[in-house]
Amino acid sequence: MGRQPCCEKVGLKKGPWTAEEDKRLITFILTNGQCCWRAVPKLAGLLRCGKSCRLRWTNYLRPDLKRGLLSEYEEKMVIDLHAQLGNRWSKIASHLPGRTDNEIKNHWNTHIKKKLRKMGIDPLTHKPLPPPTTEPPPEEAAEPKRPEEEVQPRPADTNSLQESAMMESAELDNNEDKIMSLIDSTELLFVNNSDFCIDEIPVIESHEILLSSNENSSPPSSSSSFSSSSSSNSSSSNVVEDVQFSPTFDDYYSAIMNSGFWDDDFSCTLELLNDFDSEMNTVNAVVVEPSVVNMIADEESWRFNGM
DNA sequence: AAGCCGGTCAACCGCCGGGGG
DNA sequence: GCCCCCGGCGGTTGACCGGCT
Repeated sequence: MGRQPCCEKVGLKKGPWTAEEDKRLITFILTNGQCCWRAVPKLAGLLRCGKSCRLRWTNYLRPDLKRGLLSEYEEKMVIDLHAQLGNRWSKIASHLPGRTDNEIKNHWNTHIKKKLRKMGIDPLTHKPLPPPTTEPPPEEAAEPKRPEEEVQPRPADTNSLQESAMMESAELDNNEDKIMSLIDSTELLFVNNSDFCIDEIPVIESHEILLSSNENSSPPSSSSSFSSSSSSNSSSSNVVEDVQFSPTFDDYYSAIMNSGFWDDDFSCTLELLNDFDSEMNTVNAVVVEPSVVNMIADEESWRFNGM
């Protein structure tokens, strides 16, 4: 017996969504929430199949989606995660807030694959490609690259991201005491992903984090350490010291452990992800260590509480 | 200007697994 | 245990666009 189609296809519209359809779907979801997708088109007045509505919403209309190309850092994460998980795009996407499986899959197929091949890495196995047998490729032949010299993912090495963070820390010894004293007072708050919109917000690099001095800020209950410094808010009145520093893995780790949220000892890497609330001087961070992310359900977004 | 071609990505298709009856 | 429904997933398609000839 044949499987029942997901919906009655006769008379249903296919192809690109119109602005009007988008509007109807958004209005419906925002008013009613995500209920039974099969019922959505009927209730929202759409001539679409429920599955199509779900895809349109999750891949395009969701307010917490990031738009635009993946950053270099996100790309690296995708490569690392792909090395471990293979083509499990949804799993990979779950580690990149604001990105969809479809987006990552497309980006992999159109950009990353090529990039890896160009670097002499097999995108399937993440191992160095065998040397060309017949004719050498034009550019690579002139300047053959040894695989070990490349920035390549190391499938078994889940600490690569952590290591790069640790390298940063080596440059920051001078500031360590100051940083750590501030970290000690950092308060971590859990932020539900649905509570903020990260649309069109540039990824903030760790070196872009501004450190504000406690004595000059006026924290309500606790002193705090981080504020963001995207171009839009680097002049925030709370940022009194225009001192840039790069919080390291250890900094984040200590901050998390001090938050009391985590009971178990574990290793992880955190990456500041977005400046999503310049008024509150809060920065969004994400746990990115692939070996532990399975422990961390959906609560991957954190906020280093600002003033 | 027109046609071709390759790249990109939104959308679709078919399968699978979980949950409920 | 079986069936059905539903949502989720990964692979694939095809429309669109820009660059090139």
